Amino acid sequence: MAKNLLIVESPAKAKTIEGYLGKDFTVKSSYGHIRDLIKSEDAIDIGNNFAQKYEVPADKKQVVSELKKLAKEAEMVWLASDEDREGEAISWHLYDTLDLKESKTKRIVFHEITKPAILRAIDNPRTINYNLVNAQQARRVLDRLVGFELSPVLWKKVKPSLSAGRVQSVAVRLIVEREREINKFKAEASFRIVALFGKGREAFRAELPERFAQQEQAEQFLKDCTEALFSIKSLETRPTKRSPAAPFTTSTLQQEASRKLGFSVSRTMSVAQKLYESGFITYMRTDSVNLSDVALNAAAQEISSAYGSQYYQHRKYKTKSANAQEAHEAIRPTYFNQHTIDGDNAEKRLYDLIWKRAIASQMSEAQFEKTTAKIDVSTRKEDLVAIGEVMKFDGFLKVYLESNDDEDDNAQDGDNAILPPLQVGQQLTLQEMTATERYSRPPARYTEASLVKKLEELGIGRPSTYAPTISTVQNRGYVVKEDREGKQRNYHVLTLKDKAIRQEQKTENTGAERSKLFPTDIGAVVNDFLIQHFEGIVDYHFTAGVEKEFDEIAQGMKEWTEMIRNFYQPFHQNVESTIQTADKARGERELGAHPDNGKKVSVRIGRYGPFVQIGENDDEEKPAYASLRAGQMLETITLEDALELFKLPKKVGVFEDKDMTVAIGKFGPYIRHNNSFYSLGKDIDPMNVTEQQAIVIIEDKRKKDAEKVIKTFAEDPDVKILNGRWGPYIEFGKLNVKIPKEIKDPQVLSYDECKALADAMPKDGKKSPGKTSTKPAAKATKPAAKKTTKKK
DNA sequence: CAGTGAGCGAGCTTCCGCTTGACTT
Repeated sequence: MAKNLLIVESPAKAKTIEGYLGKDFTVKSSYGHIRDLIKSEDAIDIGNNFAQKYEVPADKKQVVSELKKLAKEAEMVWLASDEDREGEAISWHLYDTLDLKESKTKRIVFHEITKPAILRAIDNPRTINYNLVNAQQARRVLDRLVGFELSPVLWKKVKPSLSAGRVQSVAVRLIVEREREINKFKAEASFRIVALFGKGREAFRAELPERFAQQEQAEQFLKDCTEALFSIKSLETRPTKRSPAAPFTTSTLQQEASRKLGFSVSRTMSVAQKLYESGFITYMRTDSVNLSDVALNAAAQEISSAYGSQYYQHRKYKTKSANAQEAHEAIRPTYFNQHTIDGDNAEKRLYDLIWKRAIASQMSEAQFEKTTAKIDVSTRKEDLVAIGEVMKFDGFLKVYLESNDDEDDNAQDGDNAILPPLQVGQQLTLQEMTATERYSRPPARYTEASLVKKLEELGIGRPSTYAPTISTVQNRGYVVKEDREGKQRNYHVLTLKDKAIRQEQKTENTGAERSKLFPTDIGAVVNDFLIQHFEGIVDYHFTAGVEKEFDEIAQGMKEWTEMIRNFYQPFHQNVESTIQTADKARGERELGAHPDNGKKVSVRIGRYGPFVQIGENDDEEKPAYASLRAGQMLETITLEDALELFKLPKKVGVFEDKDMTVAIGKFGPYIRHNNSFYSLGKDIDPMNVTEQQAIVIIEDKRKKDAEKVIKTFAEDPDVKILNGRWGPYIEFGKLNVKIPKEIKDPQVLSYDECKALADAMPKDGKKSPGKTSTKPAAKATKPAAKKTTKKK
């Protein structure tokens, strides 16, 4: 048995370090925190200086008992968790839980997994820093108190099972407020003037820096240009340069993988995790942009040998986020000389991104020569401007260019255009001039990645929680990630060519969104409730404020229980009084009176989601109800749209003795017939479907379904082999069974073989861990006879 | 992919941060 037991947080790290240390050391991992507050409400004893009750969760019991055994046998235990608040607390929990002795325990820290760094750490052990531990306890206790007192208020005042917390509630707030900014936004049109001069190779574009608010002004400008002379008024050439971005942190990796690879933040993290475990990259949950000396040398060498030493530039980056704890290096390839890796497509592409970004961060800047030509218009006082840019030296751009969030609506501005040789005084020939109507754009909706960026800027959340937080707000139903179709919008273009002005109207699609975060009604209602009653907690700067206090605790300048007491007293009082006095929040809004009968039309959130109600609850005649449709929100729906909802579902005719009704569901308009659903094509207006049209749609769908059938069985007409979107599958009654890849020709499968495959299917498809079982399970057993089992 | 929406009451839900797996698509 080894004399020394060294404990780190991550098993992959343990493996690497074990290789550095030889056989005197056993290196093990704690797999993160090994203890947490007990799950019940009495985890914190408020009256007793916020004393905490901890427990080892079930899934950590085995790790703890193994570590305990090894610790007992070892002569010395080295606690090597990360050097930050959480890491220090992990060391203390280990010390406490494993019953370690002070005389045979040492605490060490390092920021990079290199042999010299670790040997240096072992030569410089210290003891556990209890100030840092206290800061973590304050953080943990505060989050528990906020989360577990606020959430029950929501259960009472809004809806059961909701949640609120220091981090998630601000994330929701950002999205709700952004949506309102967008709703409030009024697009303003203006005209942009672009001129095209010269012919063929000599052709180049110039633009008027000013824009015209009125079409008449733009038209006047073109008129004035009809007979104008154009000449070069001035030429200015100056060098410009561009520098590379810092190597990746968790947040910048998520942003760039989202922009360049289209990954969700959780996808990025799981792919990165694989790369890390395979030893291809350093740790992926980090807020540091720092590279180790070993890494810097390796990068220098790789750049010089692959591109030449003129491409190398030593750079040191400083972190921008105030909240950074920098326990790790930046995310970088483990070996810079490994340009590509083995793995699946996603792993290869993400590695490529990481490699390029890290290499580029140590490369020289790109150099350009930017030429600005001002063009005199003889009939006007304004000048046109043409800009050309020529790259003189590519530098880091040889490998990597960071993209940005702004869509390039106004691209083709000619930033990278090349101007022909020009001289001051030179006369120019106008080929064409256009005045194009352009609209100002509302603020952009958040993507998962841009929300992470914003949270990081506000110092809210940590690298390990960005992805889970994004999932939480979606799982709670506060936020949805969706695509939305845009709307058609007209714009005008005036074109001056051959001394004549032509006017035309064009259309563009505007407001289309892909994978953007939208608030839901419940998200908006919860947000408004929290702002009304708990402004301090959902304030954007709340976290920054408490972080400052945590820092003071970490430096021994403040007592943690005192800080928590100062926070808790007013907070708890507020919770109590809110429970007493606040009204239930339902997001109710009156839309007006029904045009036919004057009844009140209102919207609010009900048990099954947002709905419209016509009439009052205590009216003699019962009110009429209708659910809102996808994309409609309580706070923006109009009276007209609300009344539309009552026109469907509508009977359109009879077919095979059964009614056909048309309605609009979550996936768009559909026809319902004999308990089956047939979606309506986009070109058919659901309000005006004829009986004939409906029958055609039903027969069409049946024909298409029949074409998908590969094989049927005499034994049971409900069993079929079908061609699906992802390949052949067996429809076994209500169950869809995927056919394993090994079976090349599904045609040869017998009924018994199909039955065997169906029986082998896992019974329940639930993936969430255990908890969500009781209610849905009980519900599912009863009506299972009908057609319930629908895959998600 | 229907229909529903009042109120009662039991028993449940919930936080943030540190780690992986064990799952399905």
